[in-house]
Amino acid sequence: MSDRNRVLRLSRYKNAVLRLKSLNFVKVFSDNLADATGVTASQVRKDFSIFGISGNRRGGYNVDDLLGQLNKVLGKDKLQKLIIVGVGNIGKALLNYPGFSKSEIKIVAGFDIDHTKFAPNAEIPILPLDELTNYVKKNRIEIGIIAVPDFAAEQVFGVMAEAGIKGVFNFSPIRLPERAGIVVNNLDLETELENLIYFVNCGSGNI
Amino acid sequence: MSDRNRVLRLSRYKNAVLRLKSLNFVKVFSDNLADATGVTASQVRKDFSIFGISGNRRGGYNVDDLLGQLNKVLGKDKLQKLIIVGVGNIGKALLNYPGFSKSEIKIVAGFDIDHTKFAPNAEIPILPLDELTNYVKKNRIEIGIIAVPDFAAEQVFGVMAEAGIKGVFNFSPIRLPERAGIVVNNLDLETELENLIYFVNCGSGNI
DNA sequence: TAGATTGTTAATCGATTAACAATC
DNA sequence: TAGATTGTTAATCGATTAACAATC
Repeated sequence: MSDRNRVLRLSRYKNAVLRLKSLNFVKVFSDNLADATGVTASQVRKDFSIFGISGNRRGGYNVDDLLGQLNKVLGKDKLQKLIIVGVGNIGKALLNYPGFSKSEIKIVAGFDIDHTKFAPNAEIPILPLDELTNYVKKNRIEIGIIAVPDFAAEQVFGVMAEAGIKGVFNFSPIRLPERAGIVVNNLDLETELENLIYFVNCGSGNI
Repeated sequence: MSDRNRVLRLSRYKNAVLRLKSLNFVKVFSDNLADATGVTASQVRKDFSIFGISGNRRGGYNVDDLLGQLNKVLGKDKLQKLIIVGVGNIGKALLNYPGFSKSEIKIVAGFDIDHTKFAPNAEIPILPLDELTNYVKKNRIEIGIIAVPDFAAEQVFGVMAEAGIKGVFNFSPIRLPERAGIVVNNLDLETELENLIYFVNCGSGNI
């Protein structure tokens, strides 16, 4: 569980380094990154050491070098091809999400069961769900996004698992069953909002 | 930080209780909830005790009673009215998100600067950003969602803060500045995907 | 060299789990 | 009552922080 937090921090370090690079920084110190992300310098160095990311004693971290190491750990050294199932409101929003095109993340195809949504010749083709297995195997896709209504989520998860998908980003509020060899990241909007509401009402400070 | 996790678990207990209620359970034990959510029974009771949620020694927890207590902590005992700024892809998806209508969460208005999006007479009115302050004050809105492009996020945050918003759900990848009295929940899709990708490539098990 | 920063080890802090007394 | 489950206290575990030796 806290491995998750550690990797999330790594993404934030990466984003901070990108910002500093755009400010023409050539090297950064653990202290800079601590300030930029709101953690301690110890934490930064500890995180780096756990992922085998190293700098120069006395000389801090070379920005380009550090960025390379961070990107490698985060899988951003190569293009990550994803598919999405469910081309409704959320699905369409993700297909057009500008944040992905900038990074090494690309949704390469969408799947649905509604034939009015099919668009096999579009830039990002929308295909029948039946074709998912073939597509995934042929294109060696490892990661899938589930953006279907509740009642369809578990079935779609099964299809993905059978097709050989290794990681699932689940936007439905359904808790998917544990399945060997598949990592699931659940993103339940209602739960996230409940969290925010709690801290607005009762708690204090930032989450 | 781990308070966040504790509240997230509370939401999961609530969802589990709802499922068990739909199965006609009248009472549940900490052990049932532990199984349903994948934590220990000790954790369930500890979490409950920290939020002042109590059951009956020997008799477990009455489902309706427990649900009432959980809903109260999570602010689901009254309707939560939200506004959203940015009626693009993500914004539209959230306006139509079916998960909210079922729960006590309702987006009551959208704001944008693009006049082609205005729809003041729609069921959920889409209004000019200029009108946000008035609307928020008049309707005592506490929570706002930011679904605008990167470059506009910080400015919109400023407008919300001035208007008296207490909690912000931020879908932009921009890290908003700390501001006294405002809670921010950042949801950066790229970061979440990087996390998933990491565990697919290097790690193992579920996140 | 002297000074400064990393990388790592030890100390602290907090969260989770185990155990058990209270009690229905 | 006997048995079972809560609520809480104590023990454990793990993550964060502090300190410092290594070294550039």
